[in-house]
Amino acid sequence: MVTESVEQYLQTICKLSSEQNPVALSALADQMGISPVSANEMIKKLVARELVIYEPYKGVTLTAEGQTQALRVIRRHRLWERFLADVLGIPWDQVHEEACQLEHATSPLVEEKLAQFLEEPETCPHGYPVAGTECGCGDEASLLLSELEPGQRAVVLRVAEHNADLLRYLAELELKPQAVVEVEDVAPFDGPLTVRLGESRRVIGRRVASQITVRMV
Amino acid sequence: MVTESVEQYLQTICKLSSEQNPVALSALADQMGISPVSANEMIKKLVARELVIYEPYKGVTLTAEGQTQALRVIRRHRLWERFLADVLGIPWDQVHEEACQLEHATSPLVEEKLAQFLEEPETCPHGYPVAGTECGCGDEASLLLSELEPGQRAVVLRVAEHNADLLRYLAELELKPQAVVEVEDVAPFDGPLTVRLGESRRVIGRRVASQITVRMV
DNA sequence: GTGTATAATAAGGTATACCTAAATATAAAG
DNA sequence: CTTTATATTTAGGTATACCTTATTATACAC
Repeated sequence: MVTESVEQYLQTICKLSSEQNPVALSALADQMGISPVSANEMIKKLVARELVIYEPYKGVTLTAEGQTQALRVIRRHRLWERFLADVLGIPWDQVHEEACQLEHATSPLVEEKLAQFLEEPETCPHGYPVAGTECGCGDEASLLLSELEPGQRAVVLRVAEHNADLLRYLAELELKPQAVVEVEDVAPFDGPLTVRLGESRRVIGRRVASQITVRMV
Repeated sequence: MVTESVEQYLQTICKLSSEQNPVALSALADQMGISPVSANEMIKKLVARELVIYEPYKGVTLTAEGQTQALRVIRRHRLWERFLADVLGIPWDQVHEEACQLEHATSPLVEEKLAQFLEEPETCPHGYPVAGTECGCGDEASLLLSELEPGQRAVVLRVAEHNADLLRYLAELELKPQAVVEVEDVAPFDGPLTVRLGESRRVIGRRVASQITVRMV
C-alpha cells in the first residue's frame, strides 16, 4: 500500500530531480521540513520497495515505478488545482495547499473523470504541465525572467507555486502564465527589472523575477 | 488536530445514534470493522477531548462539539457524492467509497465553494440530506418500503448506500430517491413485494425492500 | 595525505492507531 | 440471587512516521 507519506516523498523527489539528480538526502529533508534522519529511514523503505535507487553520499533517483507513481500524484494535484481555480473559483494563491490534501484522496477513476470534465487541461493554474513523463519543472528552452536582458520579449510559462504571498502579488501584477512581457530595463547591482505588459509597465525585484519561468518569443 | 480516524469515529457514531442512543461500543466497533478494544481506546481519547460522552455498559453520545464535527464530515461526504455522480458522471454505486476518501481532505473553503457550485443540493444521490442538525438517517414520518401494505403509495426518500451491489440492482430497477411506488402485493412468510412503478411492475425481496426508506403519499 | 565540514547511520524515544489474549465487571435472565 | 453471556479493561505488541543526540563515514580542499 502506498501511504500518503510515500506519495509525498516520491512527489518531492520527482520535483527536486529536475534541478539535481540524484537528489541529495539533505535537500530532500530540507524541502519536506523533516530531519535528515527521518528522510534516511524512509528512503531505506523506498529502496526496499524498489521505488527509488539510493547511492550514499550521492542521493536518490526514482526508479521507473517510482517515477510513474510520482507523476500520478503530481497529475492529480494539478488537476485539482485547475478544478479549484477554474470551476470553484478559489483564488490561485490558495489552490496549491488545498490540492496537497486532495491529491492523496483521489482514485484512478476520479482522476480520469476529473480530467475529462476539465477537458484534459495542459497545465495547472501556475503553468506546470498536468501530464507527461517529467514533472515539468526544468524542461526545454525555458529560462528565468531574471535572466533576460533589456529588449527581450518572452511569454510567461510558469511561476513558483509554493508561496501564497508571492502568488497574490503576481496576480495583482497580472504576471500569470501566458502573459507576454518585454524587458525594458534591468537595474545594476541585482536591482529591479522594468517590464512592459501590454500597455502598462511593472517594476519588480530580481528575486521575484527569478520565480518566473519564461520562454523567449 | 482532528485526524482522519477521529473524523471517521464521529461520523459513524452520528449515523448509528439515529438507531441507537447512546451507541454501544460493540456496535461501533462492528460497524467500523475494528476490535472493541481499539474502539474503547479511541473513545477514551474522544472523551478527553470532549467530543463524546461515554457511559460504560451504555454507550457513547456525541457532545455538541462532536455533533458539529460529525455533521461537517457528513456534509462534505454528501457534497462530494453529488459532485462525483452529477458532475463527473461516476455511477452512484461507486460514489460512496470515493467520497469516503475525499471527505477527510476537504477544507471549509472547498466545502463552501463546492456547495455553491452544486447550488446547495438538498440531498446526496442516495437521498440523505446534505445539511441539517441530524445525520438524516431516521427522521420524520419515514418508514421502510418493507413495512407498507398492498394499496399504499409512497415516494422513495433514500436507500442504503453502503452496498454497491444493491445500489447497482436498485439503479436497474429505477428504484431511486423521488421514485413513486405503489405496493400491489405482499407475499406471506416474508415473501417478495410486488410494486408498481409508473407503467411497470417490480418484484423485490423483503430484504431489499427493507433497505429503502419511503414516505407515504 | 590529512583535516574538517558535511553526510549518513546507530541508538533510543514519541505519538497514533491498530491488534490479541486474558482478566474482570456488569446486566439481565432464570 | 446466582449464573452466564456480553461488555469492558488491562497488559503487552505491531507498524508507521516522525524526533533528538551521538557517533561514524566520506569527500574535498588545502
